[in-house]
Amino acid sequence: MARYNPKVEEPRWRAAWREAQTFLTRTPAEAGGRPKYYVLEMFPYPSGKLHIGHARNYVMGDVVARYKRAQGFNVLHPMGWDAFGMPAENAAIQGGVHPKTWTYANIAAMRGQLEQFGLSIDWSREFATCDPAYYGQQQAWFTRLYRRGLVYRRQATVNWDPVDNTVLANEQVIDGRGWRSGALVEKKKLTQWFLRITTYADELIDGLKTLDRWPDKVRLMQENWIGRSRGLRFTFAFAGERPKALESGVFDGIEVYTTRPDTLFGASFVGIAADHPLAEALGRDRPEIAAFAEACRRGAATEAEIETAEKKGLFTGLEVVHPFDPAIRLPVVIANFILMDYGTGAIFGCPAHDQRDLDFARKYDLPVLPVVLPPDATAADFHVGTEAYTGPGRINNSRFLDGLSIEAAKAEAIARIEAAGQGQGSTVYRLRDWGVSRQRYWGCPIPIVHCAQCGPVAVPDDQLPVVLPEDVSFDLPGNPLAHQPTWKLTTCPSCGGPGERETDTLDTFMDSSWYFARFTDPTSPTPIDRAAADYWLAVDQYIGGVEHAVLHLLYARFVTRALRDEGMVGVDEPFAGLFTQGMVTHETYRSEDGRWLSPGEVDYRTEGRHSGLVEIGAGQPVHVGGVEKMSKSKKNVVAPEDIFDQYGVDAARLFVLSDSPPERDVQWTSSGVEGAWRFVNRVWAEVDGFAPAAAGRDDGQAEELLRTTHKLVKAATEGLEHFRFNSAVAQFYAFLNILKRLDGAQGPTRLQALKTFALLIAPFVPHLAEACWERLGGEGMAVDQPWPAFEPALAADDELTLPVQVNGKRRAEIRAPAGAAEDEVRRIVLDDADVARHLEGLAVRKVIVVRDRIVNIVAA
RNA sequence: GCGGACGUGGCGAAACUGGUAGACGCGACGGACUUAAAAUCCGUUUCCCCUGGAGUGCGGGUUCGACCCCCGCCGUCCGCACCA
Repeated sequence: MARYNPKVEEPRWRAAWREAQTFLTRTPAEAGGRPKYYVLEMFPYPSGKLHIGHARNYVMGDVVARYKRAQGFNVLHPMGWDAFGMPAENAAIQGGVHPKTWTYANIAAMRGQLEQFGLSIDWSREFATCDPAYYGQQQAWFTRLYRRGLVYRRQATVNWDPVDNTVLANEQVIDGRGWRSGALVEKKKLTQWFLRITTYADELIDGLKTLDRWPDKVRLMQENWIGRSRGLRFTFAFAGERPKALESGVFDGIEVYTTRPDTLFGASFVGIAADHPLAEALGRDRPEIAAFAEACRRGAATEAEIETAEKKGLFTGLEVVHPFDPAIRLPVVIANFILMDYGTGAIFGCPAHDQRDLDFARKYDLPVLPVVLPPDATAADFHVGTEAYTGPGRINNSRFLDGLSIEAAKAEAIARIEAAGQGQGSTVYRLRDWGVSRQRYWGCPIPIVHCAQCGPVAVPDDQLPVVLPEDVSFDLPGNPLAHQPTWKLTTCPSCGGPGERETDTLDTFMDSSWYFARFTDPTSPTPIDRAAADYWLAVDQYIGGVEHAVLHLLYARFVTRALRDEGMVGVDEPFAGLFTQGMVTHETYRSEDGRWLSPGEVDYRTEGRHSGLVEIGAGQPVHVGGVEKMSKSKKNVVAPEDIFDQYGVDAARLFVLSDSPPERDVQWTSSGVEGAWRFVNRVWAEVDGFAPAAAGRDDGQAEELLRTTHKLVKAATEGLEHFRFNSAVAQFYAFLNILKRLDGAQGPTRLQALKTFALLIAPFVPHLAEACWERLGGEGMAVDQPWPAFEPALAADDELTLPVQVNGKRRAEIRAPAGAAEDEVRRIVLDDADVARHLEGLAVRKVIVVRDRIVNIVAA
């Protein structure tokens, strides 16, 4: 009996699949009537090396793809590279390698690694987003959106990453820092290209309801990110004479936005943001206003200050009149807690029912008039102290609104304002338009030519792609494209005069916002082949990290809708099913002097002066740190090659799928992989030891083996259907234990059981499955066999063991025929000696029989 | 502050819609094989005052029966954060 040798078997089966073109996608015609299934994992950035953490993502997708394939689906399972981005450019700056060279070299290396994983990928559809053939098509649809008005250019205050020297979208700023560089983001005013994602804000929220195979968590995060709120937008008219600065007539009043029009009678002031145009206008001849505004801007720059920020304001001396009563006048104040980029950048302050307004009012001694009475309070005894009241209640102190519910009062207030022509009910979103300009080289060039005569002109399709020039220098800071001497200068596609190319490139999230559609026909001369897209989209199962909940996943949903409105795709949503998988973590190690150590530099020692973990070579003890996501900086990474070399691909695949539920992190341990490796060998030993030629006869255990096998079919299928890979793996282990125990059955039943088992484990450990299938004399390859069918009748037990409870406590067990009627079970239970012992001295009040499950006797 | 998720042995976890809590794996312990070790195989492994009792973060409740449902706490993690 030979030990299973993955070094021989695994490459052998990968070659066999390749040769048979097993994973080549079938066209709809070739697929016959088989339904399609599109499985996709978020494609990788080609950083250079894969670690075992990446593996989990692709292996999960592979399990799904192989399972669906066996079930008879026509599967699309492609792979590509999210290949534009900063690291390539940084490598060029630091190492003098051209980003293109660096990127394609990395892709080659990583493709080789990925192929080793034994993934059922159709490599014929591979592309990288930095291929001109890909980004040229991206430019083509970009110009279509431009003509449609979904792309525009404007000056805006943007997030500036001082380390990457580029602008970031709001979604790419995490806790005030760049999502990739980690640098504190600064505010800058720049002219930038934007995509009008806000046009789709409603659709993007409402569409979430249709995504019933998405995690609730992600849907909620998107909903909160888009942040829809309904309220009223209206204008306060100035009271009295307007100051000189405002004589230009631009300011007819101050437009505010509120979600609480019901509290209008509680207003004490009107506040505007420091960078509100009105504040800027006033600041022009009043230095104290300009100085205050400047102080606010500085203060708002850092996250920590916002945290504790004291409410500060500067009274302008202006007054406005209340919309419901011209006799009521409110002071206009510039306040540091009002954001210019939400709503209108101006509010009315109602201190009694908004905490910020209350803090402000207390500080500046403004009136606090409660206008909402809590349900159990009376006007006489209700006061607002230091806490604003935001709960339910009835309107009070509000003339015609008195007595109304909050909801009714909101409606009434809106109706009156609208009737008076002072404003209207409106919906406001937290979502901003997507800033897609990046001042970097290694990205998709924005296909626009700036012409002195015609302004910005989209490059026509027949002049696409606008290819990135390769002769650029990375010696100067800033955007290499801006310093490139020749590429930038061109002719205007519209008038033929001199023109200059836009030197900003597109956010790499643009590249990943439609790649799934391109995979449906990666060679199409148009961005998307409509027929192919109609057949394959939406992606049936998308798999990736939760970190993209409001980045990539939101952008892709938006772009899909924009392309739909261009008639380029027929779906609203790109991803029908989404699974967010957990990461692979590992312990971290540090040396005595604080250096991070990789797992390979650490060993366990029981002898000598230091027992426990020591640093190999130095012999010094090692400090074991927290279990963390694998990262280069902490050196807690495990290289796939090392694992494959020692245990094979299948053991590694099995381990990352076992132990923890897929959505949770799994901790990589060497003992864990060894466990998986043991399993691989035990499976092989069972199969190899049962040589079909020498097969004996079934004995009395055969029936149990048959039942066990069919129970496993059920358990494995359910595990796969519900993304409970860890449970499925556990069932495989359990089956193996039972198989060992039932060593009496050595006939056809065992052969059938082993063959079924080989097919069930195939999505998880595909190489081993093939080796087993072959050894068992199976026809063709395991990968081409249909998924074993579950037959309930064959899994059913004839007799069951039922627990018996007395007053809710488990006291005994009985044996009863499966499906036995209540009367019969009751008779068996009451005849049972053990049960009788526990019932001594008690009168049976009630016997509850749950069929095939449990019996509970209530006695007193 | 707002929103959400989670809390089960020494560890990772399982338990379908309320029905035998701890499947499966890791670790540990004991045994077999071996001159020895590794590997492999077999067994034990929730805890305790062990013919029994307790037990799914804590305190209550509903139920014949609760890890699961309800109320109130505590803790951990995640997202958003002066969003009017």
